[in-house]
Amino acid sequence: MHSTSDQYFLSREKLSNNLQQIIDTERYYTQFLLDEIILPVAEDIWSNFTLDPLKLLPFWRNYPPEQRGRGPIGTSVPWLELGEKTISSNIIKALGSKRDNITFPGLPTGGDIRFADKQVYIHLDVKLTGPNDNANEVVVPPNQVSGDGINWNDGVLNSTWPVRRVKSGEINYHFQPKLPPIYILDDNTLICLTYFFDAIYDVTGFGNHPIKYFELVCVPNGLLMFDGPKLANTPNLIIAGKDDKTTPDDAKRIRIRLEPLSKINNWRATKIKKTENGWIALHRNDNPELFSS
Amino acid sequence: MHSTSDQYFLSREKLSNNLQQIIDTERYYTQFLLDEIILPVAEDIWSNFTLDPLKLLPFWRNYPPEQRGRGPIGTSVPWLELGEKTISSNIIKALGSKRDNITFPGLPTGGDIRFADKQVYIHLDVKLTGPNDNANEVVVPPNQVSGDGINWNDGVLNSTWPVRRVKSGEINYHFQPKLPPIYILDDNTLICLTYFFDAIYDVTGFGNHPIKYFELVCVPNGLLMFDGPKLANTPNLIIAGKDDKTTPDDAKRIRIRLEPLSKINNWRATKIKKTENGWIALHRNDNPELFSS
DNA sequence: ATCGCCTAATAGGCGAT
DNA sequence: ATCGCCTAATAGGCGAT
Repeated sequence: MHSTSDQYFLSREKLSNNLQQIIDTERYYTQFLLDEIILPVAEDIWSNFTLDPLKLLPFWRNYPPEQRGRGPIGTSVPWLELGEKTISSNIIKALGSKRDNITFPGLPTGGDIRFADKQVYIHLDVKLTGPNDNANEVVVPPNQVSGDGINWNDGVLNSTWPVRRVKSGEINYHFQPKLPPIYILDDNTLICLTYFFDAIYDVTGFGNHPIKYFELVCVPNGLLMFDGPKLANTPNLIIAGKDDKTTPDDAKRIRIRLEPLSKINNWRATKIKKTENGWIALHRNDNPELFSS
Repeated sequence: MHSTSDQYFLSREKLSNNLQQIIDTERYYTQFLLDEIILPVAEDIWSNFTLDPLKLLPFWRNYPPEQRGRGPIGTSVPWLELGEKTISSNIIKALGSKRDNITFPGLPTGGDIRFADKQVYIHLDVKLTGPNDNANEVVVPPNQVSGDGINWNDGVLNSTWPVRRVKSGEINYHFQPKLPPIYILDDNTLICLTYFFDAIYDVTGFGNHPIKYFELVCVPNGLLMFDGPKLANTPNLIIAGKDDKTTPDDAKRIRIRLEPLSKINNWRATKIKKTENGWIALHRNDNPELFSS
């Protein structure tokens, strides 16, 4: 008879001593997501995202969502909800049809798309990036990244991580990852994997938001990021997020920069792009000039 | 050569003269959703919603979402996101596997789950109702209900509808439906159907939020509700929503009461409940005493 | 390039009457 | 039973420097 905390620390210890297993798992599921899920549905997503809202324009143009934020210039319509729905619906549909062992165990917070098999619990968050924003980073809240899970108090506790100002090197605030590095469910140890699916789009007119490309990002598990090799120390990988000063530190986001990330492992940032010959996936550092824009 | 507006008004006119076709379509898709989608996945949703978060409790209990609103009493954890994810993932997966002609045309606003075939565009919004809230109504924002689509100004325009105070009969505010009664996509006329999938749950401890039952609600299309028969006039069907006075009228929600609704057609409100013999679906007025609580 | 200012839309728990 | 008070979490557009 052993408690959940015993089981947890046993599993955590085993993985800590075999970090390559985590990396291999992250790489395997990245490939799975690319080959079996994203590339097969990319054309549908593209069409649902780029073409359909234009065809349907007269049926929503008088009641569009309002622009928000500090200095709206009025040209773009908030495309977040459209992007989230078209992308996650197509991905979930594909997940269901490609694998019969995918389940959706409930958690009160996490990424937009959450699913598990017997090896992993995956959080995949959908991000949208318009022409005025930076496509070389993802802005990540505490609930979408796993921590070191170093302590236990009726449950997993993560260390915080100091986010420094690039210029001065001063600590700006302490980031609090809120996902555990692993889950234990029905006696299976599930590695927590965190992905981001970014849709980079242009705005060429009212309701006309063509996709430029997608990017799949795999952020290292907490045991790699904030423990052991402490990849979070990679220069320029993590910088301050978009929150203002009134946001409590433990709710503040971080920016994860994709160039440093893709240098840790080139498969951690993969662009998915439409070509004359169909959709292709290219790791950032395999062919940088193709995406020089 | 005809414009979209010509096509729109032609289709609208045809349906206005054959309202039974709308009702039949609503009824058909209600049955489809119940028999082919919801009943087959009800057990999975129940398990993802009720059991898994308890099994996973140590992996989120130190970082739960905060309670919100006016007078939080602290017992319940916000269960909305968990409910939305577990329910919509399972439903989308089932939709993909049961029908091969389902697509997800992008719209910038609408229900949580949006999909289309060649006959209908369906908005299905997931609602959560805890023990301190009223399970006999759904609170519906303008983006989740269709209007009469009576006018055109580069696109469909809907009339507003006066919401009266029950006691005084005075007009409280004017509700602005924002979905069109029909869409035209690739020359197909798609009737806009609006559904609500309500999960009614109990709170029996921290993280313990067992499902009591689900309810599928079909709100009549705008041509039935706000035009022609003007079902919105049904006594006590529509009352004020939950917004405060600072909310602009055209963003205010309404409450749609389920007893009056189910008297319009008994299949418009259907409870889905777990029994010893599996999951059953029962229209509200078929067997009221079974759900006397 | 860094970093944070700033707000629309969402939702339902729960109180007041 | 009616109805509205009230706030956490989400997200990215865009400005300031």
